[in-house]
Amino acid sequence: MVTIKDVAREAKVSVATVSRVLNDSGPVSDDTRRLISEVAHRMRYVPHSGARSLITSKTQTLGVLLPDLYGEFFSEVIRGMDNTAQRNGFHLLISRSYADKSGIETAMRAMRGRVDGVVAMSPDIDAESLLNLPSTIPVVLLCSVSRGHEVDSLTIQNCRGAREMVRHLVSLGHTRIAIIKGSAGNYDAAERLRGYRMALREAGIVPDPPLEQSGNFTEAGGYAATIDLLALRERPTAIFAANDSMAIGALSALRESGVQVPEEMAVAGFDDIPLARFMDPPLSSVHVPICELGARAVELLLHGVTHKNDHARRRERVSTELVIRRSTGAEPAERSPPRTFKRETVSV
Amino acid sequence: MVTIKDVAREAKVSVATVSRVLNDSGPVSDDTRRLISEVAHRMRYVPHSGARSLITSKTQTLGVLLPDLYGEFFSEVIRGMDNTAQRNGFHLLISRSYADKSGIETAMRAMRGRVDGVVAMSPDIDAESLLNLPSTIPVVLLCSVSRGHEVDSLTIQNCRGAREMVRHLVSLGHTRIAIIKGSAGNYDAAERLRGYRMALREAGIVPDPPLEQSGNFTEAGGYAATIDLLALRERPTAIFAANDSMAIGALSALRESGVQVPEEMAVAGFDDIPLARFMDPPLSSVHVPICELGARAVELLLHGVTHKNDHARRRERVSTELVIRRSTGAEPAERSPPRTFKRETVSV
DNA sequence: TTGTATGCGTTATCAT
DNA sequence: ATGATAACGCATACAA
Repeated sequence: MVTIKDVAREAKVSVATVSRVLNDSGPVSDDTRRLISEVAHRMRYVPHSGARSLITSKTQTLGVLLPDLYGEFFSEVIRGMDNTAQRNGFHLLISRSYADKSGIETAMRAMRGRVDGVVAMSPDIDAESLLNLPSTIPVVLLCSVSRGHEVDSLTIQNCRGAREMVRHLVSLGHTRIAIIKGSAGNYDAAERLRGYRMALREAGIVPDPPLEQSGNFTEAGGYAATIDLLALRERPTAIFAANDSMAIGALSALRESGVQVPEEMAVAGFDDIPLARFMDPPLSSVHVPICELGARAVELLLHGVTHKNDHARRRERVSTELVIRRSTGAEPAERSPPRTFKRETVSV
Repeated sequence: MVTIKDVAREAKVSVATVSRVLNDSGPVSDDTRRLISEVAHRMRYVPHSGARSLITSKTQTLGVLLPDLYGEFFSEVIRGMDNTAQRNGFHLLISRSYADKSGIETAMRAMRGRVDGVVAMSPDIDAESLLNLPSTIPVVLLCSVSRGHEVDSLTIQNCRGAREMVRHLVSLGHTRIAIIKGSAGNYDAAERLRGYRMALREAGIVPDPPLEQSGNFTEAGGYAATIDLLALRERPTAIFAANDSMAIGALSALRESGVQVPEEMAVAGFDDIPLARFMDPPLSSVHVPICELGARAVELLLHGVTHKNDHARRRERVSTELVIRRSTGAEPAERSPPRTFKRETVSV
């Protein structure tokens, strides 16, 4: 591998001068500048980023710690992160932490010296291990509970979004509204459940335990939960799934069981992944700007990196938006609810 | 930040000894070993990976260069890569290259010194820029044309998979079979188109140019292409989409147009993303082991990394499998085709 | 068993 | 305008 020394020797100058033209730092005569540029290019010299970051103590790299996410949420959030990172000259070092909590710690340790900051997503409510991390390095917590931690955090307006969707279902006349919950111990899942219960309480609907089905954020989980719901003596008339993947599984189960959507059963999801509008029927959902979520997380982190983290702790919350499509059906015959939400049809 | 020097001073030993216990290299007395471990832990010492890799010339990191992929393909292939990498103690440095070809070169340059090898996905057929990369570093080309390049490569059996699917449609009695093509200039897209044409020719079906619609691997693209197909004087009776996302868009367009699937129109996709089986009707597709694809790419790369690339060039091809669900309908009434393929129903 | 010293490739601080 | 040299944090050959 050709190093800066080789270039210096070939150009008959010192490494200092080579470094100066490469980084455009300090004065160099036009002649030597041209010469060195030419030699470096001819020798196909590429600076060794590792060595450079050792002395500058800047890696131009951000670490990303994610749980084992599936589907479009993962790709979208990474897209947002990478866009913003790349625009600011940063790279992304991605690590899917193991399920166990020690995994995230070892991952954090391994990132020492290779990243300037970390975006960590640790949705397990009881994963307090993050607290022990040497926060000498800027950290942004994403979609995670962060009580007490002195780090920036970014979350989704889960509770409010869920509450609005359930409220909408109530406004359509539904009183038996089921929920397919997210993974146990998951922060987003807990918040969405909270919004669901809040809306029911506000509507004066007494909660029915069997209507709260367990799920795990996967299509298969939504499918299974729906089968269970259909087996109930008193079926619900609406299903609110805590994310779109489960809602899609629910649609599949209902179709197989010959239950008409939305006539016999209204279905709503959460996230509004790009696929939602292409479902049959198109899926009503709570829109989450996933890409922007990733982008904003990196923005926050970059701020912490450039300002050496000497700012007041930030807690931001990205807002959601109700997107009503056909899977929740029309308003009840007797009355027209106010339409403050976005109504959308497929258009490409 | 606490360094190895700090630990050494605190433990009243030399840095060499500290290094020895940390890496378990060389002989150390049990007493000093215990002492140093205790001190290092107490001081929350974490080795600086950057400095370490400078001297060992090993970064324990693999670079991943991807185009701007969407949806489940991206997340699945990353999952496979990260699983295998992590199992071997490696990290993933991910970069989405810009569309332009110079982007991939700058990305490669930026990775110098921070990775031990690179998995590059450069599906643009005319992106010969990869050829110019300083291949002093091991490279595995993924889903890319690689004629002439002296690097390992891993591709999908696109042609064979497409051919089998179209052959299946032919066996069902279809003669007017449309294709929604992938992105222009894309290697996978070109190969799948080749398989499509091959199957038609083998069946003695004369190709009809309007039946070859352009697409871009997105749901919206599949939707638009299908609208165009439905406007044809002579409609096709089957649509083969070059990937599942487009097939999903096609299903959506057909549904809106009131065209029954599979009765009036058979639909098939490619990739068999996890969602495919939850479509309405469940989508027939050509199964691609996406996760394994990523895993295998990393395996090949790790081989190159540990063996310093001194092996004969490898070109591997992961095989596909026909997965027939309801979207392609039943066999024609007059005759029963041999069922050599996998038939599957939703089971969770 | 332990310590000293060198070097990895680069930038930064002095000189000149 | 240019060069010599000290760091950066660590691993390792060699000495003790």
